[in-house]
Amino acid sequence: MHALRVTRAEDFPEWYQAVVREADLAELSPTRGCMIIKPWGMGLWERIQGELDRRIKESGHENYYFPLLIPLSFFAKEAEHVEGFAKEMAVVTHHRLKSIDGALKPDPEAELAEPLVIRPTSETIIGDAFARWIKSYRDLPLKLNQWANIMRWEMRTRMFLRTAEFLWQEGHTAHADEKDAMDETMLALEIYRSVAEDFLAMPVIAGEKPENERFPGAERTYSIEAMMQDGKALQAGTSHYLGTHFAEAQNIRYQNKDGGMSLAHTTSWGVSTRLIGGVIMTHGDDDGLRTPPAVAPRQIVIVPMLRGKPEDAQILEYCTGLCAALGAASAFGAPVRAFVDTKDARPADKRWDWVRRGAPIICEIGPRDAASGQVTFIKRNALREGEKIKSHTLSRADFIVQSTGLLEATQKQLYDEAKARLDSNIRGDFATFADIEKYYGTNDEGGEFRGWARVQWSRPTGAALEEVGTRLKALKLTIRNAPKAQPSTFGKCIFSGAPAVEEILIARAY
RNA sequence: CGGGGUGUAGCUCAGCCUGGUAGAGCAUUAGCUUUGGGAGCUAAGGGUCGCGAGUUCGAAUCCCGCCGCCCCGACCA
Repeated sequence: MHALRVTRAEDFPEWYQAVVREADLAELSPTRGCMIIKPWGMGLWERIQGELDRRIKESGHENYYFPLLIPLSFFAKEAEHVEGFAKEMAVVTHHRLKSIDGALKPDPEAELAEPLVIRPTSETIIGDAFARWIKSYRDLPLKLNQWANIMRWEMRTRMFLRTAEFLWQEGHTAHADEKDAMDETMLALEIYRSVAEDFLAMPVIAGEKPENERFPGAERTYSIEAMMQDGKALQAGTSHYLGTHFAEAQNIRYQNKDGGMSLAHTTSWGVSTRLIGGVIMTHGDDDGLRTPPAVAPRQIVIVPMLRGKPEDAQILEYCTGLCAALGAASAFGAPVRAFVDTKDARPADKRWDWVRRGAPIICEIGPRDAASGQVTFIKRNALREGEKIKSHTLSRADFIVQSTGLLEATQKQLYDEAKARLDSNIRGDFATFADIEKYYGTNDEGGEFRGWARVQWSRPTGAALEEVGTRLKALKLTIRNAPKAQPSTFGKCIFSGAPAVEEILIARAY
């Protein structure tokens, strides 16, 4: 008897929806495609924010805030950029409502002279500021970041993975030359890799996107790709070297040391609330989410087993004291986040609420524990032994001393588990495209697990690349990226038989 | 936007084919019992049956239109 009605094996998409709901992460809002993020989900995002914000600042960036609304004309400047986003922009056209025939409508007389676009990303409005702020090589590099909400009018939305409105961080920088900008692009990618792996316990493969998967307006796009438990890839973060495309379009120039004018080289990079979807599909199980301790808003939850009897007061006092003592311990370089759940609800129900949310350690303190100075607890990442819930007992003193180790070991176990799944499900033994077709092309109604393929190719461009894309699309596959770690010698291109120049990852993707 | 599914109580769903005053389980509330772990019994509260228009004496049920959600596709740094 699992805590969720649906198991991953039965129906992975349904299971995902169930975790989002049952772990109380978020729910759909009355606004189409937008979600209400609830405290446990928002707590995850706040932890991600805190960690990323620290690293972004440590690497020399400063936070700014640019407007939500961007003049429509700004998008007309970079041709590829507008083409990429035109189909999913929400546009503000009026500034006043009026009651017309009893219905509240935009006042026809209050139409804006120039429509405003709700930002789908901020390259254009930040580029405009760059053009004004950057005059001399002494102004470079200019490295900024902003935390913001974004709107993209998506055809099909999924909680956390693709919503019309989402929260993200977007870094934007300008540099004197390509080398400096490329160093920045790779620095951002490395921060994302590290946060995903070290903080979210979500192993990823960092690499460069092929030409046809680039950000509109980018010269080069890099991504980190994570493997979900259904074998699909999730693009969990991106970093773009924009070359001088936006500098040309928006006139971002500076006077160089020789007195001449040069175009700035810009970058942009971002991660979003989509990471939470990645955490769910990396660490979730049939009892709900398993939240990695480093990111868990509450790491140790204490459930007092109250029964409406005189000794309740004693149990509560014991729990409060335990909570305070745990708060004085530390894990991951910060005080342990412990919490006593005093909600007026049945203890067993509270236990299962925290199991579904995935609190890493859940203590259940009864009168006997309180009286004898013990702690009875369950470990969420290894909840069951067979079908049964596995419970542990330590003395209070031992539990407090070991809490750091328990949390850090849980983090490592979650990472190791996910890393083993990633490593063992990337196949590198496809000799021909026919082998790929045979593996991915068979009937997949049963939802059989298929991981990723690592193959070599000749990195075609233009029409030849499009043809590769079409062949892959027939199998519902896409090229994810060319991993940073490349072999020293190459064989033949799996698509054309020509000499290969690069190894790439192919997978189904979210 | 195209194809399929679906929408009935907070949740999961039955009822619809064959029209006749709205159901179950869980949850909620109250009482009693129970108490090392998702308790039992009894009782109660809770629904414009997604929205709108139609057929009919009568519509959750039949017809038409619209909307939301889920899946697949298209699309999607």
